[in-house]
This record gives sequence, structure tokens and C-alpha cells, in this order.
Amino acid sequence: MQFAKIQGKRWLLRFDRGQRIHVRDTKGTAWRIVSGSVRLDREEPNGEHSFANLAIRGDVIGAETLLFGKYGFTATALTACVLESWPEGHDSPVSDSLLRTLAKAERRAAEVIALRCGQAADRVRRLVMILAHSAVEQPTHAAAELQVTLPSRQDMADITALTLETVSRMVSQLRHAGVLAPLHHGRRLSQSNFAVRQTLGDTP
Amino acid sequence: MQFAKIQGKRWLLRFDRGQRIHVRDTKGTAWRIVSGSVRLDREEPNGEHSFANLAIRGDVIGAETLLFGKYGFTATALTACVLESWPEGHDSPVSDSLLRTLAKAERRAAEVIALRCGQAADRVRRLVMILAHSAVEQPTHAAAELQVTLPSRQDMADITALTLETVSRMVSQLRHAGVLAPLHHGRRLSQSNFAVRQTLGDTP
DNA sequence: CGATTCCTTGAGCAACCTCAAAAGCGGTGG
DNA sequence: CCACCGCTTTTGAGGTTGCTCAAGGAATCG
Repeated sequence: MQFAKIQGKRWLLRFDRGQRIHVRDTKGTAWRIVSGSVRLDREEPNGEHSFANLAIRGDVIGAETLLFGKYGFTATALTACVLESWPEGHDSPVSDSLLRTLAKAERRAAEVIALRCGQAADRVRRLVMILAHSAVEQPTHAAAELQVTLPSRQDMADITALTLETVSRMVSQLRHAGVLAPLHHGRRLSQSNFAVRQTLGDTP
Repeated sequence: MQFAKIQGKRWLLRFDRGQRIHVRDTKGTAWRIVSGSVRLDREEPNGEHSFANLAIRGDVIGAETLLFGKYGFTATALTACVLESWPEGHDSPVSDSLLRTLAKAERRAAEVIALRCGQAADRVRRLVMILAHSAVEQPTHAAAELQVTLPSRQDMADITALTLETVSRMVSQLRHAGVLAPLHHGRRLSQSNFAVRQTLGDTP
């Protein structure tokens, strides 16, 4: 279920984990991600739909609607997330904002492409890192503990091009290695949706 | 070596296979790819540089220079290619061209991401398909034979997240399966740089 | 308390990687 | 023309990582 809020002059939409945000070939507007993370899927030639891209805080999704009037991808919330409509009209030159969006999209694409090579453990660790960076407001360059909501194992598998089982094993391994905090049984948190990261600055 | 031609009012640059087009963090302008294919690389945290994206005919590379004044990626020619400067000044609304470029970049990213999952044989086949589509001028929707210059095995390996050896094996396999033409010994073509595709329309 | 869904863990196997050697191609120079 | 060199590609044999299949645990909801 999605709650629409008007705060100041911005439309804010909230989505829960796993919820569909928009569907390919339907009409709608573009959104900027205020918090949380989103997966984009495309339709394969064979009709299946498969992971196409990842979007996190600051990224714009659905920009193609400004050109074609329809979404080019299906978007689903990987974690609870908040979106605001884009572009914000008040911004001065549209081309500047667009250019910034383009540059960001290319960097994100490079990151996601990189997520799909190397050892399984490393891939999952890198994905967690990206999500962790997206969770923190300002880059506090100190080693800080912060809570990150992980996507479902299936979603993580789709992103890293691994299987659900391998991702699960690697998450366990990261926990054992101290990168992720052990499960909080006492506090009744969802079994594995919450994780605590410890060393944010560097990737050894 | 790069030849600059002025044809009409367009600057056309030509690059050979394997040649560096531009280097990350250096100054320069953006380019649209007129023909051929290009790989973009980014610098890893550890200093290595690794495959970040693929660009083919119609794609724009180096758009971020319009914003930051420097290239965000290093670009190298996968095959002989021709570039023209971008944006072409005469185009009416900049934002329209930019939007089109953004949409294209997102579709390309999705394609490259998809190139990195599934069986090795399929990945290589899909890469060849993409390069073949980029080689043909108009989408002739009939089954047509056309010549495609393949990138080096190492480049294909970097793109598909396989090893050089596996790519070589899969290319041999595709030849045996009739997707790629057998080597032309008679015509003195380079051993494996040229390939002929046969069924362009569909991907069974 | 079922029923459902998601996650975890195990065992065996196959696809792909690693290491290694040989062959093809292009260039240079005798 | 042939020999030689450097580079890329091809092909082979064996090892490992991650996949497949399967069963069991944990949380949520009625």
C-alpha cells in the first residue's frame, strides 16, 4: 500500500518491501528515490522478466516517461522506500538536472555490472556496501555501525547473478566474519532483514 | 592512429581496434558512436581498471564532460569505429536529445547486465547478437548474412564476465553450430576477427 | 495451531576456471 | 622466400566454485 504525503510542495510516495512501484508500458511520471532501494526489470524476448538495474537514494527512475509517455521498465521496491516526483519544477535549467541524472545513471550501471563478477562472497559484500552507502545520509567517513535493511535473498540473487542459496550462504559467512551483525533474536527483528555494518570506509 | 575528417559540418574521428579513445579524468568532449563498438572502463578502489559498460552505434560516450569537464571513464575501441562530436549544435531542444540519450543509456545498461547471467554459450551468443545489430544499418528483419567484426577474446571475456578461454571455446561452438561462419582460409581474413551471422531476427 | 512464506544448511554434481602447450597470424629481416 | 619473433587464439586436462535438489527451521497470519 502506498501513502501519498504532501510535504512542503513535494509529493512523497511510500512503498513497502516487495511492492510493485510501476509496470512497464503503463503511463506515469518519473520519480527520484529519497530513501530505500528499487529494482528495475525488463521483459525478455521469451516473456520472462529479469533484473535490469538497481536504483538507490538519489537515482531517478522512469525518466523515459518524459520522452515516450510510458515506463520502459517495471519497478519494484527492494526495501521500504520513499519516492518524490521528478523533476522538481523549481530547478533552474532542466538540462543541468538531466545531465546530472545521466551521469549518475552511468555510474550506477557500472557499479551493478561490477557486482556481477568476481567471487560470490565478494559480490554479496559489495552489494551490501552499496546499499549501506545508500542508507547513510551524509558520508560519515568514520567506521560507523549502521542498520541496513537487506532485500530478499531472491532479489539479492537476481542482482548479483547468483542463486538464492549461495547468497544465503554468503550472508551467513559475512555475519560470521563480523561484517554483518549476528541475528537479533531478542528484539524480534525480522529474521534477516536487518543487518549492521561496521567498517564503512574501505573495502580490503 | 586517429584520422580526423570534416564531412559536411561534422567532425568524424576514426579509431582502430584496441586503440584508446580517451582516459578517465582527462579533459575532452562527448562523442556519439557512428559505427563500431567501444568499451568503457572504470578505476577500481584497488587501482585496477575494469569493464564498466559497452557502447555501440548511436550511443553517446563522455556526456559527463559537459557537467564536470572531465571524462568519468576510460574508453577503448573494441572494433574499428567512427565517432562524431556530440551534441550536434543544430539540434533544437537540448533536453530532448539528452533525454533520448538517457533512455538509450538505460536500455544499454540493462542489456549489458543481462549479458552477465545465464550459461556461457548463451552469453557469448547474445553479445554477438548485440554487436551484429549494431553493425547493420536499418533493421532488416529478414534472416540475413552479415559480417561482424568481433572484439578480442579478452574484451569479450571482460564484457561477459567469463574467461578468455571459455569465450574462445564458445565461439568455436557457435561456429560449429552454424551461428557463425567457419573461418575463411581462402580469403585471408584475420583468423577470428571476422564472423558471419545468419539468423538475425530471433533468439530461440 | 496449521498454513504459508522465506531463510538456512547439507550433499553431490556440473559448468566454468586455471594452468599449460601448441598453433595461427602478422611483422621484420636475413 | 623462408626463418624467426611476438602476440592472440585454440585446445586439452584437471580442479573448484557455485548450482541443483532436498529437507528442516523461523517468522507471520489467519
